[in-house]
Amino acid sequence: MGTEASASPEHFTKIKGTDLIQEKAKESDVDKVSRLKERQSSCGLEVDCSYGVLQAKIVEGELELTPQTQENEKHILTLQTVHFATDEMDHQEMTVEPAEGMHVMVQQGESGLQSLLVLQQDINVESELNEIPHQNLHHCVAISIQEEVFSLHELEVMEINVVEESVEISSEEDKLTVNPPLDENTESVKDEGKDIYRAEDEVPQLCEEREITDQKEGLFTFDKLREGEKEEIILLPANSEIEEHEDIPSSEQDTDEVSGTAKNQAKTKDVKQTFHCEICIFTSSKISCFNRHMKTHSDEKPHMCHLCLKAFRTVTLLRNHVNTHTGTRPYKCSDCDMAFVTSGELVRHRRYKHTHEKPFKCTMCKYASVEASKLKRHIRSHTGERPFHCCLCNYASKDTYKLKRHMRTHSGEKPYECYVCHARFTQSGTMKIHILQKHSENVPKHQCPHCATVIARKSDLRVHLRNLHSYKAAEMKCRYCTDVFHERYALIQHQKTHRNEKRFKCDDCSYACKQERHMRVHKRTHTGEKPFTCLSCNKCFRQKQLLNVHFKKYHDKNFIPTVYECPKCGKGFSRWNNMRKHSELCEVIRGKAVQSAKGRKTKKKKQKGPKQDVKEEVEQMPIEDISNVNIERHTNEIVPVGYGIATDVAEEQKTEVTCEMILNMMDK
DNA sequence: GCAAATACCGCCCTCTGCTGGAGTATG
DNA sequence: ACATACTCCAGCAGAGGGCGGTATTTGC
Repeated sequence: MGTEASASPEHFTKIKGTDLIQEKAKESDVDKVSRLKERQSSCGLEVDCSYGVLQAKIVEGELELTPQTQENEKHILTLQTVHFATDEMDHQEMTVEPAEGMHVMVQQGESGLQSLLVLQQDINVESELNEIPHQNLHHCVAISIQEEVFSLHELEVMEINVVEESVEISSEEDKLTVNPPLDENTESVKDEGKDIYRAEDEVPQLCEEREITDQKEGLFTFDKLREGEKEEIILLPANSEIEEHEDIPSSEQDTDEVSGTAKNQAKTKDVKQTFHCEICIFTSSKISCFNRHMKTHSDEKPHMCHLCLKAFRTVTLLRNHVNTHTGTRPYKCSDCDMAFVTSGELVRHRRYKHTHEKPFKCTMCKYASVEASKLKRHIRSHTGERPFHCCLCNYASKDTYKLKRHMRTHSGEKPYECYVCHARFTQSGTMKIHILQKHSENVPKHQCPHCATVIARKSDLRVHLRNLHSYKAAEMKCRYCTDVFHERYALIQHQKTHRNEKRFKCDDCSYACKQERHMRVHKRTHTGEKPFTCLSCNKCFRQKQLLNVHFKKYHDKNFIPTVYECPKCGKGFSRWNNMRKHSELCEVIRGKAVQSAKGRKTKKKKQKGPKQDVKEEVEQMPIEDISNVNIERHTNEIVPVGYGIATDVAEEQKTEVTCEMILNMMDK
């Protein structure tokens, strides 16, 4: 094999804090020594470990690692890269020995080793391996890879071999450890190198992030963790600054890498020291600030809430949290009664309510917001991005609330109830307008600006305006004349002007009527045409209903004509008008008062008796003046008022008919 | 160490506008 | 009686405001 790595501390000082590693190293001596091989020829990496061979390949842009291990083992792989100084690349192979006995051997590829990929493997506690008393739960592998690893998409297959070895630990080599021990293992590795591929412990969160947000064009994508599967591999692109290193000359880059920790940067007193965080882009010239920052990468949360047992990193955070329990709100707004737990909330409140300061401005429109998250949400209305997908239909929303609200359409949930009628609604706004419209007084109405229409809802007024007052490109013709309109309301108003208009005028006399068919009947009075002939006596008539009257009167034995009886003296008349005139002059009082109009109408329909002159009278009537005509619903017979043919017909069954109805009957 | 400032995520709300079914008026 | 047009009404979604809560950064 290659050269055993008595790699100098500088090689790996960026990986983690030295003291931490040393402490961790003492905690466990079980970790296996691993060795890495890079097989450029196979265009892949292969890790041989005590648990089997890990095979990594790129499938559809995703790195898929397949540890060929025993069943029931759950592996979480943490991949990290560590950059080497160029002069270190002389080593064809380096072995890095972690404190717990893990041996990491780094082999340089043909084109020179530039990075170290750290592969950390967590073993499921339920695995069979855990039955081995001294078996560490974490298995960490350091893999040497070239910069090409950053374009893993291009690799077809990577095979990663982890080889167990037992190597003595030296104090110097501890600093090179890439495999922290047991419990702190993952956390420590997280603190390592600036360019890192790592697997997080928070697997569900990662999966969620993957689904919800589009990852940056990372070199690794997450392989979704699924329950019940034997192998679970998570790869997380640590940051997006990898490309920067590709642009940086190796010498410069390595210089930066070396300055990755406070210890390294303290080497030279003459040079102004700068401390770079290797996990993020944080840089500080003060070691105190640097150390303080590094705590943010720690999961240590020593301050626990005594009420809910939630832990916090700082006392201030804990205090704020406890205040949420107690309701203590020390930050009070000077302009209103609001009070808040934190100063930030107060500042934000003041911006919303009082100062109206909106620092976050949209570059594509005039929108500005108090909060960055609101601007982010707003920008989705420009981009159309809809990251929140409904699992039951194709709907996708731009924010979580809309998706939650949408889900009610599937669940049928109606959480809002009208306090008056207990009707339920899916949205509060719907309920609010329901209460306003149904249960409130002085409900505001919406007056159409173009007509007298008043509409309860503004949205419906909009519909009204759209349907009736909007300009239509297509011409709408009046049904009565040749006028055309582009607005429906104007058309309707215009057509109403034709409603009582007697547009049809007789050329031979002053007669005028509304409908053409009425004029057609009238013309017969001038032409003498009588198209309706009695089949019994061959007598001819101009109108069909006159023929019907004639037939009943002279040829129907069952026909009983109406007789109008004077209410004062009882004298019978064939015409109601004649009876009325007589009645006004009649001095004989039979104890019956003159009836009301309605009463008269009722009365006359009950009267019986044939009247010979009715036929002639009706026959001479202009068609539009035949208003005193009844239609008997049982027989569909047209009966001029006064002919009351059926005394047993209920009043509601009789209807006053119009000329139009008569003509309709005639047409039949 | 503390606190202010800042950032982020989440939740809930309101306002707004469109849609389509139901009921009603009208021709 | 029927067709059509119109209004009423609830359902639904888009956009944005406001606040709760927590984490991180930064200055002192």
